Amino acid sequence: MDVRTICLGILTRGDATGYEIKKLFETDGYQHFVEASFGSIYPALNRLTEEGMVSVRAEAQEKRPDRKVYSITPAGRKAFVTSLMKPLPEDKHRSPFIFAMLFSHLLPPDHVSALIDTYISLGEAKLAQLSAPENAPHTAGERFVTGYGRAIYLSMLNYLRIHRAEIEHPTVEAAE
Amino acid sequence: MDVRTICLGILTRGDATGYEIKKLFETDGYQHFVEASFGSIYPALNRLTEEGMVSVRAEAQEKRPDRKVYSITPAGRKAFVTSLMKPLPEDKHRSPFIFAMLFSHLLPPDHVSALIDTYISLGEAKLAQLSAPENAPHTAGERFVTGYGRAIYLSMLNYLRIHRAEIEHPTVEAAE
DNA sequence: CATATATATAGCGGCGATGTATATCGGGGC
DNA sequence: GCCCCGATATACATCGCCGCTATATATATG
Repeated sequence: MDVRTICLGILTRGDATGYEIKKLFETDGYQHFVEASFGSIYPALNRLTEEGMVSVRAEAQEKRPDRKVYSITPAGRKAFVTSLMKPLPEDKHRSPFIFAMLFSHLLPPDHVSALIDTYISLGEAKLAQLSAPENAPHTAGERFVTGYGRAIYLSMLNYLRIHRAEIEHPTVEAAE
Repeated sequence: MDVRTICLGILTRGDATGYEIKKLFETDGYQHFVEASFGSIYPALNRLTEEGMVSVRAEAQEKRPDRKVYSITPAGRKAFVTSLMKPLPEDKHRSPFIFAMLFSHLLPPDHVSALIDTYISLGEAKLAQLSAPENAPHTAGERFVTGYGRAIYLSMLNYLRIHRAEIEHPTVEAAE
């Protein structure tokens, strides 16, 4: 799922500047499953403009850099739907924490416990954010995705709480 | 979590060639939360060799390219543990499927259903792989991680089955 | 003829860090 | 009570590095 497609998707929701597109990843409900940085958003918007997928209008502001407000064009809308109709790239879960847990036997027990505590706190924070009223979903899609995020964080936290002892206090039998 | 650290971690389990390291991501239980491609593994091993973190021995084979078997050095072991003691990078979930569901209202209803069916099948396959006897975990760490993967895929599948109707047949109330 | 073993690189896409400007807001100092 | 400063926010942009994808090479096996 390249950044150009992600930008097109966001622009189907309404016009936005590059800065606002980036903000959406941080504040809206769908922040947990897609992301992009300025370093890829700005070049993507430039290329989309060249290709006629989006149009730009510069809004001058007093004593501030111009806002470059992007709008999706009919061609862009069509290209976006087409790209969703093609086989989607597979999901990617990358978890340095889980990787570290594979090597918990090489780490001081205290540190393992601290890592788990930190990870649980992080998960709780994300869960709280997904449930926060100011991030309440507006559309059926957003509602579905927010619920999905909550379900996954809940089961993750639940598993960690139940099974953490298995790596914090490994038994002899477990080393078989 | 860079590829060099991942390679070091795998080599703490035993010597391996670049090819074998790549295989581990596909066959072992921890394939769901870390990955790396040849295009990053081989350069990483070269650099680790230069830095003295790993050592290589070439095993000549008849009529085949030499196997380059890598072993972790004491310095590599130390560097690996040190890197696990530093703050770990955050998890990344990237899900093009979930992103597409945010725009289900732009897609033909049949296609939305097909996407969900495909995604459920994929999840079931991964779950089956995690439970397969040939991928049975050997250590406490592997057992913990395998169980974690199963818990997440189960809750994911469960959520999709219960809530898919919300985007397949959106109600008027849901569009409020 | 596809698949497996085994190594390697070129090209491209994307992330993280950094840089440039300006405005606003809250708190500390006087 | 007022002023300044630092932190934060708005807004755009680029560079270097990392890592993925695709491709190439070579051989053996089923």
